[in-house]
Amino acid sequence: MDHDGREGGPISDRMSRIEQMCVERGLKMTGQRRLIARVLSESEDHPDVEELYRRAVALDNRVSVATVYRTVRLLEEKGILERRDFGGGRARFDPADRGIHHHLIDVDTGNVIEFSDAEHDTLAREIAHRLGFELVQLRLEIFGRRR
Amino acid sequence: MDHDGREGGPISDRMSRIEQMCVERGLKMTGQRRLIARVLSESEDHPDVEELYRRAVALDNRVSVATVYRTVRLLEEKGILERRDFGGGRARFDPADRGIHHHLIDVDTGNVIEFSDAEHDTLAREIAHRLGFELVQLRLEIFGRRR
DNA sequence: CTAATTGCAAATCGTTTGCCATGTC
DNA sequence: GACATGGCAAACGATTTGCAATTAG
Repeated sequence: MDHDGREGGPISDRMSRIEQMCVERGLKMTGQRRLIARVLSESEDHPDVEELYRRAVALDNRVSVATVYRTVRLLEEKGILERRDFGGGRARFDPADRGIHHHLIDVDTGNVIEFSDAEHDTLAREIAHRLGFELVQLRLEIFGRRR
Repeated sequence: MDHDGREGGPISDRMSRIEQMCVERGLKMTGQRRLIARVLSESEDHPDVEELYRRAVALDNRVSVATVYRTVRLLEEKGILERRDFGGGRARFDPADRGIHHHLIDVDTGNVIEFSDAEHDTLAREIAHRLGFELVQLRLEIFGRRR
């Protein structure tokens, strides 16, 4: 039965997933933060700041890009977001509560396929340990050709 | 005219590894390109442009950063260098003729450790197969924190 | 009310580029 | 000599920041 930890109270009805995390970490919730949190919660991809800003403004134009930049950075520091770099010069963001996933790039078409593989992640963690490190982030890109 | 060819003999005495690759690809070899190629050949780490520039100037100050940027970009297009992104905002470079290896980046210091792991490569190949692809190239970057 | 947050525009940072001088093939 | 290449400084695109006005707690 997945009745997601909802019995706490009625607040969660209106609070987005990410907003909830913000509140848990004691962040002062302004209108723009709530907005950005909502946009993030509703996104299933890895938007960059420009894209987040676009989506946010579409819902409420009382935000500026600067605020999106500041918020995204704050949430990263709070461990709510993870900054990703898929190349292309802009940072992209990934809610930390999503699992680790990787990318397979079709070298012929340029298509990108997302996948995850627990066995791989475990192995990577082991490699890190072997080298004396605690795994913080993992980037695996497989370039392949359809067969 | 420069008298640098040693008839019959191994040119590689004077040419750096990277310079040789440049010549093979028909690049016009100027003094600054030769210099940068040498710096790259003698580097065992993954310097960024600023660092390459520093090392180059130390040997011969007749270079500018702009040229380092242009050269590094050119060599990348020619497949002599690979551009890497280890975070920190600056691109770092890796001669393409080094063996298959991956990177562990110390998130606190920015230090990069090279390693290879046959087990991992095998697993990656399997993952690619599982997704219907033939592995062409592999990029694994582990971001970790010393413990 | 107080301290944190926002918007705006100016400032940074890494990187690219236009223009003209210079050097290679 | 033709054409690629180098230097310089200005241009750029993404991100940050100073400051005054606004707002959450």
